[in-house]
Amino acid sequence: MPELPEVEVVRHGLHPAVSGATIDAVEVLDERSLKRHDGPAEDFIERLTGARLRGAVRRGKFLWVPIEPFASGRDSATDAPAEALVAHLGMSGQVLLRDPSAEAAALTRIRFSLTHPVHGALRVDFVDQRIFGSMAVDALLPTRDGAAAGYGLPLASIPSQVAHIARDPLDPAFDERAFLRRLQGKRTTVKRALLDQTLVSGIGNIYADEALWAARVHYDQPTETLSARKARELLEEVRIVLRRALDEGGTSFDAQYVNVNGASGYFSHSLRAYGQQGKPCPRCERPIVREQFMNRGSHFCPRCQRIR
DNA sequence: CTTTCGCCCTGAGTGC
DNA sequence: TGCACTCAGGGCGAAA
Repeated sequence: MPELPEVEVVRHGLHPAVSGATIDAVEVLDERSLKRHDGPAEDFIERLTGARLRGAVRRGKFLWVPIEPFASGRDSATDAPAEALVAHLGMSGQVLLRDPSAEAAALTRIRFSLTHPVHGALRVDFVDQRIFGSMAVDALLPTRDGAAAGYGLPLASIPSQVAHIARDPLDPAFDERAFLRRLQGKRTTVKRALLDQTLVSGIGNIYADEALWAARVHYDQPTETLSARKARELLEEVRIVLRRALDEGGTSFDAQYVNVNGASGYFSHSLRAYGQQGKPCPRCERPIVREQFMNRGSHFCPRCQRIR
């Protein structure tokens, strides 16, 4: 459920807390939350304990924290990080920045004890009810295009397990022409394409439905029948929807408590289609319909959004 | 190679 | 009150 705007809220809150901080201790309470990590929990803990962190970066729905290279005897200031702590929130993941004395939240899977040069002792809890999310320590590889890998730090290196994820449509290095060309060449339907993170990242079920509604496109429209003009319009509506959610997320952000959680964090007051089944379409008043599609709900206006 | 499908997972909510 | 059942769906590996 956390999509680009929600993950960015987490990144934004995590960034100042981890920049320059050192990990003193790692506690893995549930090893299932390490399914992305290549190795046992002991390896995860060993790689992170004593590590100094540089900041928080995001591409699409993936978040990572580059680890400063250990002093090599050479000029370490010019050394680029070789590894990062990677996080994906999955369906229900949260990253909670807590006071060290606070009690652990329910469903906490991984806990980090940090020392920050300015803020002092901090605790970061990874909470995840459904365990679709996970963390990992992963190698950083150079980006293919040489541009910054994501939003947050000007580092042109990306975790190996994120390398196949496309840039998101708000990324300055997002290649719009390549996206439109690949979209046109696909033999699938338009919502599937929007949810394909190797084509464009950051969009999940909620913002896909919202952007499709705004662009008046039916979710099951075959991509090859989508005009170039309509495809550009749809991409622009994706950007508008994501930016609006980012703005709203930014206003409710509390620096002491980084939280992404279900409906409350989902800017529900501004949703036009998602979860609005039975309610009148804000454009034409015809009731919004919900259909099963790809094992998830698709919400749309049967009058405004037709397959053509 | 491209596209689709099934699985992972569990607390909250609902109905009887 | 308590139990059984349903629901939410992102990403990935395997199948088609």
